[in-house]
Amino acid sequence: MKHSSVQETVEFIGTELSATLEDYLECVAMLAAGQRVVRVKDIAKSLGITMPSVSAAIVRLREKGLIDSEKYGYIELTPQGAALAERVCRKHSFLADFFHGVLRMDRKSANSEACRLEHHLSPEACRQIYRLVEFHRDQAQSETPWTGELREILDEKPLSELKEGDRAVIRRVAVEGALRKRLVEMGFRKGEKVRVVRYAPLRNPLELELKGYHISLRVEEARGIIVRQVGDEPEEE
Amino acid sequence: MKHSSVQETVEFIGTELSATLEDYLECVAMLAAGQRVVRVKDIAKSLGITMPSVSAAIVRLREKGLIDSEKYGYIELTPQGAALAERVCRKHSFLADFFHGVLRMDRKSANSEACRLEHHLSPEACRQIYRLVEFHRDQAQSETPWTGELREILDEKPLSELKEGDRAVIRRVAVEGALRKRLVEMGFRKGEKVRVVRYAPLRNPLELELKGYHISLRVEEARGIIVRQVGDEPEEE
DNA sequence: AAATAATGTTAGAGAAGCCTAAATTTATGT
DNA sequence: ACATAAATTTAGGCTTCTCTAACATTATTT
Repeated sequence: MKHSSVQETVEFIGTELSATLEDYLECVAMLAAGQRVVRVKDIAKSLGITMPSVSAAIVRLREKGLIDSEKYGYIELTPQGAALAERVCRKHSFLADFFHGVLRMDRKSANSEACRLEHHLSPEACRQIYRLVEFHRDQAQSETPWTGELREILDEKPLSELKEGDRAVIRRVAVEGALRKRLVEMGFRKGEKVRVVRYAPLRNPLELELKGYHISLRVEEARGIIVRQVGDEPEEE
Repeated sequence: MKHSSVQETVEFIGTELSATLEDYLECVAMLAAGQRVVRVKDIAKSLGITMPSVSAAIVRLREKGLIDSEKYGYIELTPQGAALAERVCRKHSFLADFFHGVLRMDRKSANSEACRLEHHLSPEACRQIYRLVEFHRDQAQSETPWTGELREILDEKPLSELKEGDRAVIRRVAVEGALRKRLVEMGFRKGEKVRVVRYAPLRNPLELELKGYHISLRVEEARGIIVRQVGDEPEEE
């Protein structure tokens, strides 16, 4: 067991960044890691923001001594900027681990979740989540019973939330009465495998494959069928 | 034949609120629950914001049809406002449960954490956290291994983070070399009980009680002593 | 080496939210 | 009842962050 890495040696001076500026900083760091040079255009594209806005943000970051750049030139992080960005990135990355690894959201959602949350978490909450993630990883490796149990719970979702092409195993039909009976008669039973063939243009109805047959279902009906998605890709949920 | 039973009754129209407005709405709901009438002054005090700002926010909420109020009069939620507020409150409350119950932060921190996060969590993330909280509660009742083990990990904190009057049990001394030797010789050993008597004006040094003796320690030194806080109050961490 | 394209910056405006100071309205005390 | 106190709103200003349009610079093409 290791518990050395979380040493928060942070000497917080006065660098309180707004959520927005933190985003810019993180973005610059990410881009810098992947390319030789970072330019306004890259940031703008990556954040989905216009270049003038980026320009302005860069000025603000430069005033805070976090970024070093010349007019019309490349953008670089100062040592302080890099240090801060690294902290933000670490936060982002284990938050993403939390959402993906522990909460079993797909990588993309987990990432965007982390993006939005990272600016609002207190250091203490960060630490606790970090520990939870580590604990979970340790436990998952040794395949303790509760990991599986938890996973089963977390992986449940209504059939209506799958995307086109997704495959899943039915866990239960969570409605009662006539509709339940109808669904069960159609073959929606626990353990059965199902695949989403495609959604109609307005997302309703959706076409499914079940036991080799194609079936159309209204989204409202599909909502009552609780499934466990079966991963196609190794990395995906 | 009708099968409307599955209908998710929430028909999200276009009520996308900013984080700030969500806060106001939630605040109004909370106050309304605890008092007969809600007034600008109450909101201002509760959110730590000046009355003119509240006034302006109320106008914005009224324009969105979430609040009903007359000039210089009381403030009430419309049915839609109440519905939305209730959703926000539910989110808040299980998030607080997550931070307090699962992550073992004290109630107050857990609450403020929930406050800041609730506006930025996607519905999916909410759902997963909700499930995790429920799972945790189930497990905690039957005292399964993971609850206890996880709790031990989550409850660890450096001695330097305790507040005056807090009591704790030492879990380990997480430094090496001469300092470690010195601390151990002073009596800081695993299982020993310790109490924070008080901090000096500048938070350094801090005065401790250990085995009936009073000891002064520099904060930097105390950081190396990992303890598990012992709750005084039933509700506290 | 121009002319053109791509990239970056300035200028100006607008929305959200916050503030203080100055009315205005409602409540309260004698 | 009327003067004062309290609560509320209005007015006006500030900051952050965004945008579009116009201008400036650098890069590329011919």
